[in-house]
Amino acid sequence: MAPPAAAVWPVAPPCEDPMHDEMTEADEQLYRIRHSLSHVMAQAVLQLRPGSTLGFGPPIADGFYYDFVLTEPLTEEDFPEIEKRMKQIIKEGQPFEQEELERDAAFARLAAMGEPYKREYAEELFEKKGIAKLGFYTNGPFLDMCEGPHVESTRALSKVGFKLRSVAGAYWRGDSRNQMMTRLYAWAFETRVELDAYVKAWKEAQARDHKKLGKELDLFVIDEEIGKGLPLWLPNGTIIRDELEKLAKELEFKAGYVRVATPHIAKTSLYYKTGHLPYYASHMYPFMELKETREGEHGTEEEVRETYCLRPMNCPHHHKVFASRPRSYRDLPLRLAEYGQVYRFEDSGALSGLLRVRGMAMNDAHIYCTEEQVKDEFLAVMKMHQEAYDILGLTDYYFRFSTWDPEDPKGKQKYIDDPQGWETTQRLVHEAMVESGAKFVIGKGEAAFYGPKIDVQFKTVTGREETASTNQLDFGIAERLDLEYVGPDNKMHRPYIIHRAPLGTHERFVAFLIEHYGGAFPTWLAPVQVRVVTVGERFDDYAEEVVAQLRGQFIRAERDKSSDTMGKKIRNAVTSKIPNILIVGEREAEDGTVTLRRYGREEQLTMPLAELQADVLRRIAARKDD
RNA sequence: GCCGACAUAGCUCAGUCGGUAGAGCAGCUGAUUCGUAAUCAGCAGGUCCGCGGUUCAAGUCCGCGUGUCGGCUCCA
Repeated sequence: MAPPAAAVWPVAPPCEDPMHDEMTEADEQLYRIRHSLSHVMAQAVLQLRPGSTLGFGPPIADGFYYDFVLTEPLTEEDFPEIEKRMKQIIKEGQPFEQEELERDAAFARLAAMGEPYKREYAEELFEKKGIAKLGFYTNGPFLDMCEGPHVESTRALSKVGFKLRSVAGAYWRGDSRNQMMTRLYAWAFETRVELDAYVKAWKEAQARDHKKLGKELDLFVIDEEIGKGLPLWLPNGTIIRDELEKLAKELEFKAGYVRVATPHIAKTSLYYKTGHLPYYASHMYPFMELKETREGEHGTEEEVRETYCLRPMNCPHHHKVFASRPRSYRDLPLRLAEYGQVYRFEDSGALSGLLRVRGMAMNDAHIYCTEEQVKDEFLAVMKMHQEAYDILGLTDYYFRFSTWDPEDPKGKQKYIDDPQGWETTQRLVHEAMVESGAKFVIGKGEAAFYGPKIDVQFKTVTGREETASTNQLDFGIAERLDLEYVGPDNKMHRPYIIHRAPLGTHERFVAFLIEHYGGAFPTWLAPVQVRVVTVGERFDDYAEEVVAQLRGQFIRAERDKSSDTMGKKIRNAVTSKIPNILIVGEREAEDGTVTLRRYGREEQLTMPLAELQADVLRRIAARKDD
């Protein structure tokens, strides 16, 4: 058995929350407050729903939650009552008292408490983790098995700001085979002022939600009759896709990639061969069975069957391109790129706008190379990431080195069973990452089934973390598909394969970009780059000339043809977040000029049309509005 | 998939105690041609998500579906 990944490749210890700095003393205090509030909430809930049992109730990034198996359901309508009771408990000034009990005493206590889930966890702590004593905290009538720490008394919570946020379902220990519990989430901060500020910012962030903006800006729709998780890209959204694709193609061309185009479906037999099946079957659409009837020799009918699937990944298709003719080491690295459409059968409950869909276009490429080339190729991929993210102005993300977990109980179903392969590839990726200088955290057990990954993690405006991009090092597939090249020694060798998708999928990436820009795209990405607004209809002809001139230079310009007043037209252009508004009236028509009013800016400039055109073209070419 | 909430005009939403649906915006028509974030008037727009049930009567109550959203990671 190979040793655990983390033990073999030590890295600088990552901080607990990669988006934030390490815990300070103030954080420690906040942690106590939130932890204590969760007990106060649980006490209030038990008053309201006697006989309910408890799960976990930890502090989280912006507050805390507590899980319950409730005797009667709770809804948001019960929040005011729960909050009222919590305030009462705080007012009572119940002291928090800690006790540490050894095994037998602890189980006796737990039996008296009648908390089956606490007991289950206690068993695990004693049996598997081998702890000696178990902590219990009492405040007023409420007793909980808990590590702490807490504030001295609920009175210490009298000035804090808290507010129940939502009620949600959650499986005990996050495992879908377990009991479904009811989770109450709450926000909590040291002061009410901080809470109010946070809630206000949270509400403002909702305005940037890609689902909301996607509708307002006509970027995409998801139509029930097409199918859930299968977005339709509207003309405006398609422009953003096309621009991203153009960017990807340019970066890839410069980096020596070549493009291929492959079908969306394939025979399932190929996927068995690659090993994707059965690992991936539960995330694939049901297969298509082709049944052909043929006349047999003696008039009998034979059935010839072929089974096809919608591809959940592009890899096997690209591998077949690699295999289409003999390859020499002189051909390597071979970098095959495609914005490939794939289909994944995600759980219906996991679907969310463009962030989690069932049909998606991946910024995919596979790099076939020798072991000696792996590190440099991986570094070049990381550099491409950086370049793309710099252009897009994305900064709020972190890298996750997603590794194999040899101790995962579902290991054999989850990962290719080849410890040696894992060890080698993880070492190579680790070396490349250290050399790249990029900071990263380790995500044990987050690897793809066929190899370790570097994932790029983002947060959405609603605070959910998602993987935006991924780079993976594949071992084993070359063997399975018998991919090989002739080396300088005139012998056959297996290539290493890097899977990479710096721009992820259009669906998720555009979702991030919508939220990142708040829908106000820079000129190069904007569906409408220039909107021409006339002062009055006398200037329509000149406005048409302006539009024709700009469109002749492939600038996405259009004229507001409505009979609205100028003020209304400007308002419409601004609410549509169009980056460049051109005002034309008598002065402009006479001088051959336009007046530029840019999104989010006060100052305006009147300039010759040629100058405006050059300015817009420059900003488009630079992919940056300065 | 599971737990919960929600589903009314293109959009955002109102609709009381069960009595056959309203507003604003968008759209269309007409008038207005205006110099920097909403000109005025009129018109039109509905399978109240779907199916079933209760009822003299259902947008409203009940059941079943469908869809959307929040969660199911941050481990006493």
